[in-house]
Amino acid sequence: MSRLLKQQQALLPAPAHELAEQMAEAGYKVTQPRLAVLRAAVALDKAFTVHELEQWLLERNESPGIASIFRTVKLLCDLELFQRIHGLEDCHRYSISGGHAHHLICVSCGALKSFDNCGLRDLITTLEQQTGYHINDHVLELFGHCPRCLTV
Amino acid sequence: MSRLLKQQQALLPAPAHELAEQMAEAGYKVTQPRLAVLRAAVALDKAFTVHELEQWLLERNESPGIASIFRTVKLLCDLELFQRIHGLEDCHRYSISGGHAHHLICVSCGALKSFDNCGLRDLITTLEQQTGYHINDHVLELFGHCPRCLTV
DNA sequence: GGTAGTGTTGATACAATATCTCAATATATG
DNA sequence: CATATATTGAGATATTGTATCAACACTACC
Ligand SMILES: [Zn+2]
Ligand SMILES: [Zn+2]
Ligand SMILES: [Zn+2]
Ligand SMILES: [Zn+2]
Repeated sequence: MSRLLKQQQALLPAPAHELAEQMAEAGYKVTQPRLAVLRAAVALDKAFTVHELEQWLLERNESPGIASIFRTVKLLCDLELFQRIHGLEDCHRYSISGGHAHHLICVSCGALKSFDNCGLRDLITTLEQQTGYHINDHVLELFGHCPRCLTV
Repeated sequence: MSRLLKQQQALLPAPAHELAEQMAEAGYKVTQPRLAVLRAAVALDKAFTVHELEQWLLERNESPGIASIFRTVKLLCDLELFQRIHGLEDCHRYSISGGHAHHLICVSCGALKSFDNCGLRDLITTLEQQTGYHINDHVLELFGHCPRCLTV
């Protein structure tokens, strides 16, 4: 990693720093376009679209090419550092949250809470017995309004 | 409705017939393009993409314009006769299932079982208390392998 | 039966999201 | 620093749709 990037990285808020480290550990280079995407994702602090990432970066004149933004988001999803969220209307949002997390998403402002324990084991067992299917994955996302949007 | 369409409709398998009736009750005309989409959806008997609908229809030389296929699928989703299914990778599948159904989908062949009772009420109540969010919608889809694909 | 009014269609243009190609560039390593 | 490799960015392409609009098809009324 170049000296420049080391300096920049030291200034990052902890989450982006950690994400960058995990990219490096996985054998990927921590480049400026990738760092920029991490910074944007951390700063947005919600369930974001690629377009929102791009806008955040454009406003700060540090936007990589759109292809690199998409590539970075995809890479981070593959590394399970980002997660793709299937929404009600658009199904093109992403969040910083690894592995098997579910989300509670404000449909008004995009604010997001993650949780792990979805308590679907009983349902899944019952359905497997009833249908003969083997279930090995699921999507669960909840939508509503966050406390702040409720008071406005 | 013309005599021709009445005759055709009488030959349809029951589900397409019922769907057509519900379209008519909602004030929409039961036209040949729309009937073709219904027939394709019933025949496919799984979670289908618009492309799969089009292929099925093209193979039988009765495909309406692609715009009409999309329009019909959208209309049927709005009428809650079809449902859009958010998949793991692609989120562009549809099924014949109204209202608040969830699905158990074979990732190998697309075979699909629907169910209503998702038993999320307790989880939702707990999360609302913990977070202050008001939850008013959710997406839940299960993925795995159907009995047939398990034996192959 | 003709005519006006409305809903529907299909071809095409357009849009949004995302991937592919490939020459140019940046990065990590020795 | 030199080298090998990974990555980037511009633009073409793909996929999944939606918007436009003239032509068409029912419907109701005359
Ligand atoms: Zn989706
Ligand atoms: Zn909110
Ligand atoms: Zn199967
Ligand atoms: Zn449910």
